[in-house]
Amino acid sequence: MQDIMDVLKALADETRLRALCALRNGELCVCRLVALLDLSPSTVSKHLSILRSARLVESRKDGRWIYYRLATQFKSRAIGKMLPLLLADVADTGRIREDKKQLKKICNESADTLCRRLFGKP
Amino acid sequence: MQDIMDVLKALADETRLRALCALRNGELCVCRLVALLDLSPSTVSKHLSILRSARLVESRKDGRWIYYRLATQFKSRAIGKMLPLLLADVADTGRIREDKKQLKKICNESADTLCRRLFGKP
DNA sequence: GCTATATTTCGTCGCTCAACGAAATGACAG
DNA sequence: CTGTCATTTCGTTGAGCGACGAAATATAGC
Repeated sequence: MQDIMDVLKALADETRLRALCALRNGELCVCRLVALLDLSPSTVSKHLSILRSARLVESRKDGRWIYYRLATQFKSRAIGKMLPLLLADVADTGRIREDKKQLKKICNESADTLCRRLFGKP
Repeated sequence: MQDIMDVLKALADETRLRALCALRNGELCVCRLVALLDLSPSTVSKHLSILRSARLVESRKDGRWIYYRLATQFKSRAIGKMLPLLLADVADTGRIREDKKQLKKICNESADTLCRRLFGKP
């Protein structure tokens, strides 16, 4: 029961749903998610750790960057069936469509210049 | 998006999940849910109103009693597909199995005597 | 070894929400 | 119509959570 509750609580937040939707097209490093969600890095990191605890996302480290992707194995069979249904449903909303446009721009920029823009001193 | 968020937030609470599972076998009046969940009537009523706002349950009035049942039409197609999967999954947990046993006892008692036991003065 | 940079951890603040009891509502029984 | 009883509404309280900035951690390049 606790496992399922962790998943449901993780899903019950708009920011985390947006992050999950963004990951549907493939892995993203944290800085791109920060740019997309327009929140402080620490806040985004916390959201990702909640999604990770619920085993909805996985991460891999590559040099200075950490890439997050949707998980492929879940805490229960039902979650694996529910998640694509849910994300497809959510993806069909104005907010996520905007995110998709925004994400294209963000992915055109290299991670380097993106981070410089996000954290760099003027 | 708000519709889906309402549903997910409604699902992200163990008490409400227990209530939904209890309703899988058919409608129940509030007093039986109060007995099952072992919470104050006002608290249970609030939970039910949240489930109702999310259109996960419907209610009908019959005399002094109000019966709640699982909804059959949902805010989105995906929710209708997800909910049975989720509830079947949740039903396979110790907590809900206990609830099922308890619910049998509660349903053997008539609503009248049950309410008298719950609210009656000694 | 330094320094710069990407991400996480920690501490704090404000807000949401679940719980309760008391009071209000609505329906039946006499 | 009056009292009783099932349910909801209201107001309050305490716990959990999302936001941030500052500090800590870890990696790359010089």
